[in-house]
Order: sequence, then structure tokens, then C-alpha cells
Amino acid sequence: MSSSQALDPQEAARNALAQSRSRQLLDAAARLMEREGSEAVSMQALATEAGVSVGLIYRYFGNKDDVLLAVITDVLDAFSAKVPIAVAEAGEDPVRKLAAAFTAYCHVIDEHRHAAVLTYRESKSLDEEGRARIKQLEVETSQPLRDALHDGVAAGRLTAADPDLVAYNLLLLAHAWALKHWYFERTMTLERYIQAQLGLTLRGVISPKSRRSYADLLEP
Amino acid sequence: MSSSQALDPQEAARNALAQSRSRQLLDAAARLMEREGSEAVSMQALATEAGVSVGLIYRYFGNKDDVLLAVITDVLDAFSAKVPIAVAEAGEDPVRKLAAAFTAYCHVIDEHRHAAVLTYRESKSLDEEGRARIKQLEVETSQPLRDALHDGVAAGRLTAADPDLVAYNLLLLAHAWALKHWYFERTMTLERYIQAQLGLTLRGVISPKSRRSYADLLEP
Amino acid sequence: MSSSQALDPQEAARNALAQSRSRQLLDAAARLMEREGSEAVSMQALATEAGVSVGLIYRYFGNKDDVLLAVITDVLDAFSAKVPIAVAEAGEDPVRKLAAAFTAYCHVIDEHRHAAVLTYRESKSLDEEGRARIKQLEVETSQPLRDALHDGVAAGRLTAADPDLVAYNLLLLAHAWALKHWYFERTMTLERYIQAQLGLTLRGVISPKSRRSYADLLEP
Amino acid sequence: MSSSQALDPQEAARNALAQSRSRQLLDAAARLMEREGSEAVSMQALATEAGVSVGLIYRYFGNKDDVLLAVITDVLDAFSAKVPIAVAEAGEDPVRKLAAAFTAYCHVIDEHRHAAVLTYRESKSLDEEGRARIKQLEVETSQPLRDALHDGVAAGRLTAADPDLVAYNLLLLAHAWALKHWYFERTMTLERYIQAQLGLTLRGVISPKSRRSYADLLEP
DNA sequence: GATGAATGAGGGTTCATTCAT
DNA sequence: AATGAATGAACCCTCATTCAT
Repeated sequence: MSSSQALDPQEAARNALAQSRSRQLLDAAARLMEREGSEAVSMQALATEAGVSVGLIYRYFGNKDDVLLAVITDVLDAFSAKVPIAVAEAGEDPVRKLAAAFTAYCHVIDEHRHAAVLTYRESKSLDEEGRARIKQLEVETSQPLRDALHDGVAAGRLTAADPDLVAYNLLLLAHAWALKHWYFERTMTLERYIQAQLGLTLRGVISPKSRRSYADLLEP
Repeated sequence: MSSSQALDPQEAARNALAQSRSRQLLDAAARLMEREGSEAVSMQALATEAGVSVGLIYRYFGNKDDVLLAVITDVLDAFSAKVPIAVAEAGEDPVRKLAAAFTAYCHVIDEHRHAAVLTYRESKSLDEEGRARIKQLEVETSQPLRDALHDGVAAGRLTAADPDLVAYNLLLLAHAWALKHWYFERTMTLERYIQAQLGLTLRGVISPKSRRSYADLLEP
Repeated sequence: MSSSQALDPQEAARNALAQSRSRQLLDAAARLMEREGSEAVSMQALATEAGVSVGLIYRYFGNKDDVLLAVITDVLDAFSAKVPIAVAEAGEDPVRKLAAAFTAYCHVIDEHRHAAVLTYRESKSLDEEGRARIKQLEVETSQPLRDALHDGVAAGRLTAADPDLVAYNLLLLAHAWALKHWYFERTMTLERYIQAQLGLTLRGVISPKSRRSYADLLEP
Repeated sequence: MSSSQALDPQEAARNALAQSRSRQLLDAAARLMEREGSEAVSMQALATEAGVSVGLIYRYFGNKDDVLLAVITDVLDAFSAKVPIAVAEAGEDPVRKLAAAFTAYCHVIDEHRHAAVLTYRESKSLDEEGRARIKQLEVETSQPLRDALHDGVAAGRLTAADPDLVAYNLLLLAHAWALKHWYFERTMTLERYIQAQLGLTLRGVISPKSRRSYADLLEP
């Protein structure tokens, strides 16, 4: 009720504080996971890293799973923030938009590698309602990929029996950069990874007559 | 012939017991993970599920990580046991062999869904030497995919700049059936999943002149 | 002057708390060992005896061996606190100083009988660096005995081929009051024990011409 | 009844077996303690070292403490076996007999260093009746020292207000070679240790007129 | 007599969570 | 709003002891 407009200054201040505290903690969590691995995130360690007390975390998050959920959500938020922009900059061509979206996904994943892995961990609350939220967010944030694919199909540039599966696969391949980083880092850079995976996927869905137009994307 | 050398019956009995205990414990672990999630596998819970005492587990496994490693290895062993057979039954055609291999992978994953997820968890000992063993086993067990792909390329049926990446992607897609089961189960059966993913991947690597021969694999 | 530098009150309070908690735990350990023997000191038992939770112990000590080391160090600290004072009060005569030192040692041992025995137990961490620390502390705290002996030799009151061995023997005899308490308590009081042992040792090292001056120490 | 004489052959065989099993286990315990320290004696380790099964140990010993008690008793038995012989070989002189006895004690201790330390460990059953047995045995086995001292006093060679205390101290000094081995081994050999300690003790109890006769024992 | 697989209480340790200040 | 000392359930692991074979 008081959320959208006419917020009294006290509440506004409170919200701003909550916002900045969340940011502070989420950033600390990211740093911690980057430095020590995502197993090392204990509440105590998180508090120390963020420069606050343990108790304070519980003022802004209900429990540890809430924090983890927020970390994951944070990554998904980065998707919503960056992918649409990248898509918009790619112009009107749906295939170029698709490529731009995938590239942006991969870059975000690369910047949050350890947080991205979290999604694949089973934790108590993530089974109940957290799982549902993540699912929904994941679907929402993969919308740009789906849109570009559908556009491409509509425009006759792509041929895909199940565009949603292709979109999901691309998401998966972006995640795979984090999940299997120990494997890929031995043979590839991120840019090379993006190019190679994009090429493979596109070769499976591009319509024959459009091949020539996207030779740069298809030829590795 | 059946064993290594002059097996004294006492040792043989002991080995058989160890074998069956391992089986019993690994099966219990699988059941437990299936029922409560792979986070719920405490040594106490495992003992209870297997109907033995905690102490007994330590007679057959050095520590908890050894158990987890064994669970993972168990899946990988199922690969080595089943995939080569499926490939052999597929005949000589490298593309058919590839399809058979992927199908077999997916079936094994489906039968060990929760165990398969374990590989993606970071655990203490899995970072040190366990990680190395898993990597190696993963590479070994994915060999059939790689072989079929290389054969296909050599035979001119497939065109792939990086066959190893394609093989790894297929492995990933098989794992994805377990990792993202909550997503796929809403829209697909396992068989449909296999067919769809195989179609997509093949369309990206099949050589133009061979398309007609594998129309059944390519058309969903 | 009293502390190191610009003590902010918060840190000071924390230090005071840590101090008092340590005291509380070490006293509980002493009581426990007194009542149940030094084998009975489990972390749980210690927590219960001290009226705190197990977890709290780990806020003040790294692990169980740290606790045991602290218990031992505590005794050695009592030596450093009490022996020099006793020596100082004994005047200038090196033999009187020696007697005073030994008496003080025995009294401290008597007050920490069970803790004193700990030094003779082999424990995991006590082999590595703990052992080294104890050794060093033991040597340091037995310095007053050595000093008095060397002084006595220098002053011509004592004759000892190996004063350090004599000093070590006295230390041992002090410990023996704890180690063999079940034996000595049947026939002696602490005071009688001190007098008798001192007499024996002194008779072995006193120079002939000084015998008369210390008749009170030599004649039991 | 059947013990002293006329033992039926079956019982005799049983006794002999029990005897040899005990020996086998006690020797294994000694080896184990020598090699791994006296903390490392678990029932399993002991069984393995002795080349028997765990269960068998319980046929010959009631529980672990019984084994430990037997190990200790074994050392005390070695005293009764060796010390009287050494004393007998020393001739008639009570002081020489004392010296021979102490030397023999120290040698036995040196051969069973780790077992000797066991006496100073508190364990469950050692408090109850085991303690009593050990006390008694300790007193019995130190009899040669006491005898020699009393003889010496009677012969006017020694002057000691409390000969029993002197005897007990010598026992303690023999033990100290094991208890404080880490200290003494840095500066002394066993022979030097014996000579030095004997010298110190004797100087405290030898009667003035006998000093010359035992100059070899008194001068280090 | 002998085995060794099996038990399970108990030990040390960690860490999410609470609450008095 | 913020702190951090305190809690205690839960975890992994060991080892003396038992008992069916």
C-alpha cells in the first residue's frame, strides 16, 4: 500500500537502508564465494566479509537460505539488467539478437561463476517456495532468447521445431561455463567458448537460405 | 580364469561380502538421495537407510567423501557397462552409434538422477584427488561419444570443427535431464527429450549430403 | 602503562570477558580432573562442569588440546607467579632460597595435583609443538632452582658436579607428590614430604663446612 | 586345587596355551608401544600386531584395562626376575647391592620405556582394584632397594632417617628415565644417568666414615 | 579354540540461529 | 538499528566389545 507512492520519509529511509544493506551483503557473499568457494559461505564468514555482525544479517534476511536465494536472484537480476540492453544494441536482425543475448548471458555468468553454481545445489528452502521463484525468474530472464528465436522462426531465418528447447539449451550452455569451468578453462577462453557454442547451436537451427548471411557466426 | 589367482575361499568370501555391503550401501545412498535430496545423506542417515550401524560403513569406506565418490563412480561404471553395449548393438554407422550412445547415457542418468547431480557439488575431498579421478572417469566414459563423432567426421557424414566439444555438449545434455528435471518433466518424457536433443545436435553437425539418410533422427 | 596502548573500552571489555571465560573453563577443568580423574575431561563434560555450552569453549580455545595445554600452562604460570616471590622472601642465602623455591613448587603442585599429571600424558598435539612449548616453559620455570644452586656452588656452600640435574630432580620430586600421591599420602603430609625430600637432596650437595649452618634443613 | 600338583594333561595344555598367548600379546603390545607410542594401542592394532583376532584377546583378558594391567605387571615381573640376580652378583656389601639394584631397575625401565609410562596413566580399572595390585607389586619389587638400604644402615655404612623414602626415590628416578626421556636423552646416556643419580643419592645417605670406600660410586 | 564382521555409545567439532545489551 | 556472545543440535568418526559362525 505504502510502497508505490506517497511514502513517508521514515519508511523511505528504512527502505534505502535495507537496500544498501542487501547490496553490501550480497557483494560480500560474491567476494567470499569467489575467494573461498561457494561452500565457505557461513553466516559468520559472511558477516565478517561484509563488516557487519551476524545478528544484522537476520534483520534483513530470514535465514541462510534466504541469503542464498537472494544471491541467486541477484544473478538473475543481472540478466534482466544486461541482456535486454545487449539485445537492443544488436539491431533488428533476430539472429544477431539471439547471438547478442547468448553472449550477454555468458558474460554475466562468467562474472558470477560461483553464484551461478548455487542454483544447482539443493538446500532446504530451495525445494519449497524458493524453487518456484527461481523457476519463474529463470523462465522470465530467458525470455529474450525465446523472443529472438520466435522472431527468427517467424522471419524464416530459423527453423526450429521446439524453439523453447533451443532457448533453454542456450541457457544451459551459459551455465555450463560455470558448472564445468574446470573442464573448459583448460582449452578455451570465454570468447572462444561463446563463439563455438553459438556456432554449433545456430548450425542446428538456421534455415538453409540464411546460412550465407550469418557465415561469421557459423564459421569458427 | 574368473579371478586373478589361486583364490583361497576365505578371501573370496570376504571379497563377496565387501562387494555386497558396498552395493547395499550405495543402493541405500541412492534411495536416500531420491527420497530426501542429496543433501540429506549423513552417515547416520545412510546407516539407518541401509539397515546397518554407522561403524560398519567405515569398514568399507574410509570416510564420507569416499562414499560420495563411490556413488558417483557407480554411475560412471553404469556408463561403462551399458553404453558400449548399446553402441555395439547400433551397428556400424557412426551416426547411429552416436545416437545409441547418447540414448544410453540418458537412460543411465535417468536411473541415477540424484547421484548424477552429485558431480556438480563442491565437496572437500572432491577438490583434491577425487576431482581428478572424476574428471578422468568422465573423460573415459564419454569416449564412445567422441569415437562415434570422430568416425562420423572421418566417414564424411559429420562436419564438426570441434568434435570433442560436441561430445561434451551431449554429455551435458544427458546430465541436464537430471539437473533440470523439474523443468523438463513438465513438458517432456525422457524419450521425447532424447529425440529432441539428438535432433538439435545432429542438425548442427550432420553433413548436408547425409541429411537424407538420417531423416528419422533429425525430424522430431 | 597498565596495558599496551590506547585501549578502547570495547576491546578492553572483550579481553576481560575472554580472560574470565578462560579462568572459568580452566577452573572447571581442574575441578573435573580432581573429581573424576584427568581422563574424564571430555569437551561435553567440561562444558557442563563450567556451566556453558560446548560451542562456547571453541570461542576461547581452538580445540581440546589447546584447552589441555592451557591447563598445563596455568600450572606453570602459577610457578612463575609464586616461586620468585617465595625466593625473594627467603633472603640472600642461596641454600635458603633453594629451600624456599622447592617448598613453593611443592605447594603449587599440591594445589594443582591433577593438572600437574597432565604433562606426563601423551597427547596428539602435545607431541608436536605443544611438547616444545611445555619443555621450554618447564625449563624457564625451573630457573629459580637452577639459579639458587649455581649461586650456592659459587658461594662454596654447595658442591654439585651437575647442578642442573639436581635442579631437575627437585622438580621431579615436586611432581612426584602429585604422581605418586596415592603412595605418599599414606605416610606423610605435604610439609613432612617437603622437609624430608629437601633434607635428602641437600645432604647430597651441601658442602661439609656448611652443614652446621643448615642443620635445621638437614635434620628431619 | 588342581593348580599346584597332579594337573590333568588337558588342563596343563590349556594353561600352557594361555601362557604362550599372553606372552604373544604382551610382546606385541610392547612392540606396538615402542613403534607407535603407548597411545596407539587399540585392541584392533594389538590383534593385528600379534597376528590374532580381536576376539581372541578377550578369551585371555577380560577387557582392555586387563591387558594394560598385564603389560604393567609384565614390567614389574621383569624387575622381580632381574633385580635379585643383579643384587646377588653384587656380593655382600649393602651399598654395592644398592647400586646394583638401582642399575638393574634402570636397565629394565630402559627396555620397557613405554610400558613403564603406562603406570602413570589413569584408566578406568586402574583406579579400582588394578591400582591396588600395582601398588602392592611396586612395593614388593622395590623390596631389594629397601633391604639393601636397611642393611647398609644396620652396618653403619648408611645414615638415613627414612630409608623407605630413599628407596622410593630411587624407584622414582628409575621411572624418571622413562617419563622424562625426552629431557634426559639430550644430555645423557643411560649409564651416565645411572652413575649421576646414584652418586647424588648416595652422597645424601652415605655415612662419613664410609665415603672413602665408595669413592668410585660418589665421584662422577 | 578362534575369527572378524558388526555394533553403537561417545568423542571432538561446526555453525545456523537467538537474544540480552 | 546493531552487536556478538552464547546455544545446542547435528555431523563425522573411532574403538572397545560382542557373538554368530
